[in-house]
Amino acid sequence: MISNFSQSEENYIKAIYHLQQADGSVTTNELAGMLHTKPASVTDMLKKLKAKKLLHYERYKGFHLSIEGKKVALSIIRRHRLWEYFLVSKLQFGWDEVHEVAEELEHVRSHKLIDKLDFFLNHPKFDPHGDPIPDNNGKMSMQHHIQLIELPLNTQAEVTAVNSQSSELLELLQHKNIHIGTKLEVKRKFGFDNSFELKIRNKPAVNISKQLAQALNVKPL
Amino acid sequence: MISNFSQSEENYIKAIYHLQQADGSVTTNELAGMLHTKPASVTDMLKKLKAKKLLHYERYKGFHLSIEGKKVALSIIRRHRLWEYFLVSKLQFGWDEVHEVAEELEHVRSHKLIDKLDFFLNHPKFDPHGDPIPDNNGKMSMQHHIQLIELPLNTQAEVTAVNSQSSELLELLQHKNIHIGTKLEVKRKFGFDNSFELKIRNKPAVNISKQLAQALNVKPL
DNA sequence: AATAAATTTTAGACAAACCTAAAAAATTAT
DNA sequence: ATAATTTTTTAGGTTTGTCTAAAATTTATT
Repeated sequence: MISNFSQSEENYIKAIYHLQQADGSVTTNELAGMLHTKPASVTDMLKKLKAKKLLHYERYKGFHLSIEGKKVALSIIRRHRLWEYFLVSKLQFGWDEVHEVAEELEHVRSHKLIDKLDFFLNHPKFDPHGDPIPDNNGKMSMQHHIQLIELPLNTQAEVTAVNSQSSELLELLQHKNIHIGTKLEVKRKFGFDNSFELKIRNKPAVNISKQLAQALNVKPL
Repeated sequence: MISNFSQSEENYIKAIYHLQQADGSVTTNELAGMLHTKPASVTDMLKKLKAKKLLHYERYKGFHLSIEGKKVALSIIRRHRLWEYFLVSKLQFGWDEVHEVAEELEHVRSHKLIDKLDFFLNHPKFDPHGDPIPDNNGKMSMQHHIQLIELPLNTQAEVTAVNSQSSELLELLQHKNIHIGTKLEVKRKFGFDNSFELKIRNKPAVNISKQLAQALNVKPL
């Protein structure tokens, strides 16, 4: 139960987890790309992780995490997202600045630290980007959110997440006064450029580009 | 200005700083002892740190940090003590539990993180053990504290620091209701066993052993 | 289906940080 | 002052995580 993995191993596990969310299975090149490392290095690490029974892997076939590996991944993601929440809500970081720092903080392994941090932050369920924070058992709250693009006209919805963490996105959202939690509805869709007209309560209508609408997730109310 | 040292290098620098506070200069064996490593490993690292101009060192003579090295040491100590303060004041850790965790957190290098943490904590001047926290320029507040043993009779003083971080000490202090900041005076000293009788305002007199008196630092008011 | 192209793995090296054993230098004791 | 002891350094290895270049395997193309 006292798992003890190197920083490097943890980074691989986390990356594999994220990649396999999409494809179900991961390839050597994909992983090398994500970690900015070479395929040969990935192969080396795969052997190690396989030996530790964290993943299912056969040479030249793809690979994916074992049950155990997934557990480890979720605990790393839990740490990462709790720290992001801390950085934004307590230390006043912008959500676009927290990723790298959280990337380091997540490797500080201490169950007690994470439990107490979670308590201090009052058991947040979502990180500042709207991604769910796994609980101690790896369970995550579901946010049945959809892309703003898919939201029907005149339907009340709440912004729950963003699909990018770029500071340009943050800048734009701040300018338009849209945040996680903002309640809005789509008034019109313009086919010509796929732009949208939004209405936020007590505020004048806002116009939003297709790109921006794609970057926003919402939860119908 | 963007110093970038490995975790290992930082641990050596910090250990050298602490050791040279006492002796002014440090020996290979001392340092190996402090870091639970072998003298040969120390020699290897000394060469590296010398090459980086962090210390003055000549084979077979002792060594001590350069000005630059001292700066680095102080910034590590700043990070360590700020995190300790955070863990105790915000996350409700006991002061006897924070050292190991802070030992890891201190290596997360981000100026912004530390500045914001310092702000969040309201620029604390002393850590939970009463040790001063260096500011951004390495300056530390002075606490002209003395050992409780040396405090004259009937002199008001405030507990400022403890000389040990053992949980036994914490347990005893909690039982006797003494904390950092407690105001007290010594009423009697018993030569037979060097025990003390203390008076804390609004409380009945307490008796304190020599060992405990030695572990407490106070600042006369 | 045979060949070309891309992917993945192996083989062999390297740097960091550690180790053990032996040599060198300094210190202490006779 | 010389010998014995201790301290420190050097020499040579090990492990982890990376790399490059070449070989093996799979996938795509003609």
